[in-house]
Amino acid sequence: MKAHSATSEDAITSHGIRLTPQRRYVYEALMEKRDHPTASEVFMRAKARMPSISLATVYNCLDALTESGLIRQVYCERGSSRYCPNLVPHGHFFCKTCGVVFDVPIDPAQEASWEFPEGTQLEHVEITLRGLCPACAQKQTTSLL
Amino acid sequence: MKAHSATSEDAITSHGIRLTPQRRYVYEALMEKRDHPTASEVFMRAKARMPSISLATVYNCLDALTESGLIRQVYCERGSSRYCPNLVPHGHFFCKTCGVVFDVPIDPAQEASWEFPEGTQLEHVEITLRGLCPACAQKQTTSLL
DNA sequence: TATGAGATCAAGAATTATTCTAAAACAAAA
DNA sequence: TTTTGTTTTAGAATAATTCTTGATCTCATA
Ligand SMILES: [Mn+2]
Ligand SMILES: [Mn+2]
Ligand SMILES: [Zn+2]
Ligand SMILES: [Zn+2]
Repeated sequence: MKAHSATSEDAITSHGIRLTPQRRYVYEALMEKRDHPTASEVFMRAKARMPSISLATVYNCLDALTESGLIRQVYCERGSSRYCPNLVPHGHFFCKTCGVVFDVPIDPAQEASWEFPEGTQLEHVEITLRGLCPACAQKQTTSLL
Repeated sequence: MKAHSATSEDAITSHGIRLTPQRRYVYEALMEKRDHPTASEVFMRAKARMPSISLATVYNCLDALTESGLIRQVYCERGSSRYCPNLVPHGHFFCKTCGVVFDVPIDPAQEASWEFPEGTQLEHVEITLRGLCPACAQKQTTSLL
């Protein structure tokens, strides 16, 4: 039985960083649910498969994967940052009540022309929507009765 | 000589929070340069005018002003959050090298229709552009020669 | 004007996510 | 196989923020 999918190995090596078991487990912890876990959530998932892995290593691996462009780091709020394995350009909805984060498709036309000073080098546009997720919006409406 | 502009007093009281000297100094510290200072930068500016003010109070005031909608809190990166007194809808450019933050006008059409699950309650769209500011882009190009 | 309730302030302790440090394990190159 | 550089690990250190608690202030009302 194979412990790792060939695709995650390929993904890592093809992004120019050395393949290590820890990086594989960390990457797979992100792929396995495709949500937006914090570093310590990733740590718990990876630990389930590799009990010896350390939190420091999870941070190192997340950094390496982010640097190499294989995953994205997302700052939705103060406190912990989150990680996203979805490489297709997209925005994030963040629920200010329960903290859930989910992907939001962005209209390609959205990548409009921005006006800023001559000489600025734009690398990346980040769109964050804030509000209440359906579950929290529901609860709030109900409690107002 | 008046210590405070009437407009900042009006702004605070009209936003439904109690006017206190500390809140006025904090608000004016933000208005005075219209950049995007961190809490401790605000603390230093406010302290210059009111030496007795404490950092905890600066945090309290920034919270109160943010809650009341008079200023905006901006998360551009891990580490300190920044504050912005510009209430006109706009995005932020963040230089990943020097950390400078500046306002970027957004096309009203940008406030497009977003697709997300039924029942979601959108409150606010946040747009962050990342890259190199003109000064840092210049330096980088030069050093590559 | 006196007084009581609640809001705000201040100092310092506590928290939390992250980053750093240094040593051991590992991997690839010579 | 030695050398060299990279990665992992545990634990210490850091930095921004939040919490706690008592003092102070403000406002409404007696
Ligand atoms: Mn995502
Ligand atoms: Mn701004
Ligand atoms: Zn929610
Ligand atoms: Zn810069």
